[in-house]
Amino acid sequence: MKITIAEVSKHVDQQVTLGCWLANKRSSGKIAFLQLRDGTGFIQGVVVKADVPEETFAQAKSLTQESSMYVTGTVQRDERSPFGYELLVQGIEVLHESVDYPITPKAHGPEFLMDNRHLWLRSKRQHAVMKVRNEIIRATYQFFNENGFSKVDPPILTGSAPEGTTELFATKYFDEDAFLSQSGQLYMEAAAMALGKVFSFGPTFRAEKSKTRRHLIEFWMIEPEMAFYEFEDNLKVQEEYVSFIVQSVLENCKLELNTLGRDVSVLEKITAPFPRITYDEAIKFLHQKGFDDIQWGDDFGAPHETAIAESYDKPVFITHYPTTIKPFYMQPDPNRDDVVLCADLIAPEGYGEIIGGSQRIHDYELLKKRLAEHGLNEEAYKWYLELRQYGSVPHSGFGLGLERTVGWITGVEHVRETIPFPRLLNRLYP
RNA sequence: UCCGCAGUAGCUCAGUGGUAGAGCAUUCGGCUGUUAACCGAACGGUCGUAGGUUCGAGUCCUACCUGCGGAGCCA
Repeated sequence: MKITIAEVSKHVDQQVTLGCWLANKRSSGKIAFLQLRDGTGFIQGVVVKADVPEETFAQAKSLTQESSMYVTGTVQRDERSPFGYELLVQGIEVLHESVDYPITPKAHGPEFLMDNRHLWLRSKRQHAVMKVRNEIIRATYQFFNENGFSKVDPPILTGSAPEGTTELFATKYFDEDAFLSQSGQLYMEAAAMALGKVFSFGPTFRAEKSKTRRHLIEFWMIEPEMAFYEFEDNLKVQEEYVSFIVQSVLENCKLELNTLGRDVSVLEKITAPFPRITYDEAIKFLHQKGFDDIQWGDDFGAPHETAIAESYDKPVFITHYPTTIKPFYMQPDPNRDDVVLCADLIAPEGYGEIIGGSQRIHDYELLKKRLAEHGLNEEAYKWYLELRQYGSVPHSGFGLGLERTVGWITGVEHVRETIPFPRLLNRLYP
């Protein structure tokens, strides 16, 4: 009977066949241990010389790393296995013999591993990260669907060049200039006026020469947008959503978190509500901490964000930033117009900003004024302004960076390991 | 774009101005419970590129290339 490794617990003491690859092998004169993987999991196959035909034992000893095969054997419970089960092998049918597999069981450098990303994905650690990424995506759909949101897909090719073209990838749309999307937000605002509560999940592109462990050129963003939601409502959705995905990973990815060596007690604390500090308080806090390189009106650098995040064991909202350092579309605080109704969510442990969000301007005249102040071409934003001419309502939204979130939850150092094929400053291969 | 570090065997690295080294991978041999298995042997080199200093450069100097880490910008 052909089964997967994920299903072995239902077939104890039965003879089964696994389609699998050889991850690694250890052998001695009378016994061989085959580390098998099939994408659903990892299991050890045990070949005992005395129990199998001579050819089968010789075959087991000569198997090469990453050869593909069908292995037939009996599933057994075994306390010595971290997975709980082993396969007592009776027969091996090699499908394809792998020769000189480049990724050996010993240490490798990042450049070599990135050059071999198409093969590196097969390793136990990378497999675990991809499974957690998948769980976060699955939980995202579940959360928004259960809370009355509709998924809407904004375009990836855009014609206008909203905020400065230097960070946009330019391409051609037949004879016209076009750009790859760096955010679906403006389109999601239009969708929210049609469907109420919406979310998107798609790739975004930033042609920035960023070279840090938190940056990718191409990354995936989840962008919800809600009609009739004001500043407070927005924060509530964010903390509930982030708590939900963390708790889903804790529940459904125990083996993967264990493989990654992640301290789950840190993640167990991630429950709503999250702490909040205003920009004003954050500046005061930083001055107390001895940061004299920042003044009211400056944006935070990475060291500032880390210092703030370190004083909490949950993600922290920094709210009410100065109007001057934020985009044109953010709604001013009704009590003072030098700050806006926005919040960034900073992850613990130095993973940086994972969410940026705000209440959006719904007043036609104010939005028009802000476009002019930012030197933006009103004609390009004609449709966006029209959203404020035909039944405008208060609305809010945010964007969550998937790879930074995966990085934080898995505890991996660099976002390049959180996406299957990362696009980095000097990497377009494989 | 700026600052710092690195480039030596397929991979990870050591190499103090004087004969090019180890572990892993691969091949062969040994081993009945291994967990990056272990033990023995064999195989494996244009020392990133170009120029310079020196009797002599993997080692010192200059430029360039590539990678890594960080900054800025952002998610």
